[in-house]
Amino acid sequence: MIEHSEAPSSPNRAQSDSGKLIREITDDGESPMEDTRDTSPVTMATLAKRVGVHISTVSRALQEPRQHTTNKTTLIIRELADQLDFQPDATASRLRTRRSRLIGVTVPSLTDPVHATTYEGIDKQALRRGYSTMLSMSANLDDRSPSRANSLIRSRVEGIIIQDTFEGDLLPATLRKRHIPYVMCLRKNDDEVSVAVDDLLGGRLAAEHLAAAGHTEIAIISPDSSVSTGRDRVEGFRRRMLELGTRIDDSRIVPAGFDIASGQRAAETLLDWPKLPTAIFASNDLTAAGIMFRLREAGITIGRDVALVGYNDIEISKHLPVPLTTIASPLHEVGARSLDTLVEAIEGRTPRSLKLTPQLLARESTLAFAPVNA
Amino acid sequence: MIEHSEAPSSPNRAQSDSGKLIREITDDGESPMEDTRDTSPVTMATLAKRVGVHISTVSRALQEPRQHTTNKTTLIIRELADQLDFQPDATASRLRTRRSRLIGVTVPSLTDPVHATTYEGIDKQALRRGYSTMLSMSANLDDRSPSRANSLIRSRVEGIIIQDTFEGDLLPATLRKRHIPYVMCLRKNDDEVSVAVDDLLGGRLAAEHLAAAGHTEIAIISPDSSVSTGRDRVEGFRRRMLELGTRIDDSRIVPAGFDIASGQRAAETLLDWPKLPTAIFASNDLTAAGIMFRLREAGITIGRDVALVGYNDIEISKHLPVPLTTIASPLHEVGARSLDTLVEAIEGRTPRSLKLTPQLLARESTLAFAPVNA
DNA sequence: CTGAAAGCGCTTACAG
DNA sequence: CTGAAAGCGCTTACAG
Repeated sequence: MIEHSEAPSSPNRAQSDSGKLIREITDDGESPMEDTRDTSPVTMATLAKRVGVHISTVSRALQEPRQHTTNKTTLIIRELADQLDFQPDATASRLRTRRSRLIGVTVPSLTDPVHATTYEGIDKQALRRGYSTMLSMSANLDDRSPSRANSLIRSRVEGIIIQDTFEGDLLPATLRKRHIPYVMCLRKNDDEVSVAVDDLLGGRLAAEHLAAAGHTEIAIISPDSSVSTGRDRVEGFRRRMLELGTRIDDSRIVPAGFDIASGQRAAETLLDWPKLPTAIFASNDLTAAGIMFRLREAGITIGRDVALVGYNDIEISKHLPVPLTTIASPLHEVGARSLDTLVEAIEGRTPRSLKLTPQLLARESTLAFAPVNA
Repeated sequence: MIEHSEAPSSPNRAQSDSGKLIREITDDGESPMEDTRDTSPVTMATLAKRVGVHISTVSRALQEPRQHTTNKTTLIIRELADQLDFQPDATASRLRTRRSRLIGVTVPSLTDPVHATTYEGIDKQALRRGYSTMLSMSANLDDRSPSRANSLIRSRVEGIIIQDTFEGDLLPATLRKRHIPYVMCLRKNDDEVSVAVDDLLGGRLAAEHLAAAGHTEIAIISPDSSVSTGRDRVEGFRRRMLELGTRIDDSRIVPAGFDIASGQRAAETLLDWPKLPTAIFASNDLTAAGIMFRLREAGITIGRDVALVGYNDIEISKHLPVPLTTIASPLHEVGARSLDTLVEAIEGRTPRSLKLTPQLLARESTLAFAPVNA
C-alpha cells in the first residue's frame, strides 16, 4: 500500500536519487499506519508490510545495489529503506547464509605500536574487501592457550589472523581441526602460512651496517626467543656477522621483552659487564629506546661511545634523544597482505607465505661509525 | 543412546572432572555412528542425537554451568561437549535471545597510544562482565558521519562507547533514535553521558604549575578545538591563568593535531614569532614531543630556555630527550568505567557522567622553573 | 519478475 | 526434570 505524495512532509530532508516515490514515514507517530510507532528496530518484514510486498522481495531488492535498476518496486523498497535508515540484521543473515563476513584477529596487545599498526592495516584492507574484523587481545586474557580464540570461533569468524603466535602454540592445530582458515601475521610458526617481514634479512642488514663500521665487540638484546621475530632477527644478524668474520658468543645475547622498561633492564645487565660492547643490536625499537635511556643516564653517549641499532622503525624512533638507526618494517603492508592471504584461503585457494622486505635506516645512533664504503 | 566404556580410546587426552561417562568420539572417523564424520561444525543437534536427548535438553544443560549439578544427563552432555570442544554458535543465540552481548566501540585510531590504552581498558572490563567488543576505527573509514557506526548497528551491538566524538557529531542523535544506549568516552559532547578526565582541572593544574614559576609569556598548542579534550584543557588553563593574573590572548593559541608531526609544525610557528614564549602548554603529549624535537633542532633547550607541559603521560613522555612535565590521565580507568557506565544504561538504569581526576607530574621540561612554594 | 516455504542454530515458555 | 513447538530475521532454491 503505497501513497505517492506531491509534497513530502519534511522537504528539508535529503532525498534519495530515486525520487519521492513514497511519502515520508517517521517513527514519531506521523504515519497513519498502525503498529509501526513502536520502539523495536525496523526489519525487512516492516518494509514488506509497508510497501505491500513479500519479505523475500524486500530481501532481493536490497541485495547488491545494482546501480541501474528500473524496477519500480525495487526503487520504492530502497527508498523506504533509506528513509527509515534501515540496517539489516547481520546476525540473521550470518546465521542464514553461514557466512559471517567476519575476520578474527588475535593480537598480544594494542599499546605496542608495532601490533597496532599491523592491525590497522588488516582492518583497513578487510573493510575494503567487505569484511569486518573482531579482536582477541591476549593482554586482556592472560591466556596463551588456543582458547584465546574461542570467542572468535563462537562468533563464527570465517578465518583468523594470528598475530600473537609463539613456539609451541597449539592454536593452529585447533583451527585446522575445525577447518577454520588462518594465517600467521608478523610472526612465523613452523610451516604455517605466514605474512611477515624477512627478519633474517633484517638481521643481516643490521650486521652489515655494524660490521662495515668495524665493530666486533657486539651485544644482542632480543625480546623473547619463543617468538619467531626475535629468533630470526638474531639468527640473521649472527650468521652474517660470522660470514664477515665476527663470531658472537651466546653469552653476549641478553634476553628482554618488547617494551621500554625491559630495554632499560637489559642495559643494566650490559653495565655490569666487565667491558661495554662497542655496538648493540636490539631486535625491537622500544627495547632499543629503553637501552638508550638507561645508558644515557649512565653517562654513555649513544652513537659515539656505543652504536645502537633497533628494529621496525616505529614513529618515535627518529625522534629519540639520539635518532635511532633501525630496520624499517612495512607493518601496515604486512597487515594488508595478511588479510589478502587469509581471504585467498577462505575462498578455497591455497595461498603461499609472503616475506616482505625490510630496509636499513641509518641515523645518528650509529653515526660515528658510518659504513666505510657508504 | 549412550555407550559407557571402561577404556577410553584416547587415554592420553585430558578428561573432564565429571569422569569418563561416555566413550570418546573423535571426528576422524573412529565413531561407529553414522553421519558424524563430516566436516561441518558440531551443533547442539549433534550433541542431542549423540546423547539421545532432545536438543532443548542440551541447550539447558550447557547454560550457566552451575557447579554442583548431580543431574546425570546434564553431566553426560557437558562431558561430550568438552570432548568435542563444542563452541555454541553465538550468531544463533544472539538472534534468538535478541541479546548480542556485544559492545561497539568507535575510536579515531589505535596507533595513538591514548586511544589504544583506553580501548584496552574497555575491552578488559567488557570481558570481565561477559561482553565482547567490536571496533569501528574512523581512521580506516575517513568518515566522521553517523554511518561510521553502521557496521556495529548491523551486528546489533547492545550499546556503543563513542571514543571519537567531536563538536557537531550526529552519532548520538542517531543512536538515541534507534534506542541504542551509548556513552561518550574520553571526550565529552554537550549533555551526553560521558566518562572522561576532568580536563578543566587538568588545564588548571598546568596553569598553576607554570604560574608558580612566574611565567607570563605563554603559548598554548591545542589539538583541534572541535574536540572537548582540547577545548577544556585550554579553557581550564586560561581561566586559571587569568585568576592568577595572566591573560593569554587568542593570538597565542596555536592549533595542532594529535601527533608528533603536527607538534613540530606548531613549533615552527612559534619560531616565527618575534619573541619566543617562556612557557608552552601543549594539550597532548605527542604534540608536546613534536614541539620539543623541533625546538631542540633550533638549538633551544627545553626546561631551561623554555618550559613545556604536556597532557596524558603516555609511556614515552618520561623518556623524551628532556623528560616531560605532564598531566597524567587514568586512561585505562577511563576505559573500564566507560564500560561499566554503558552496561548500567543497557540494564535500564540511568547512569551519570563521570569525571576522573588527573594529576600533575613535574619533570625536567619545567625543572628550571620549579614552583616557588614547592 | 514475485510469492510462499523452508531453514540457519539456537532459546524458552508451555505441557507433561 | 524433559520433549515438542515456535520463532528470532534473514536468504534462497522453487514455482508460477
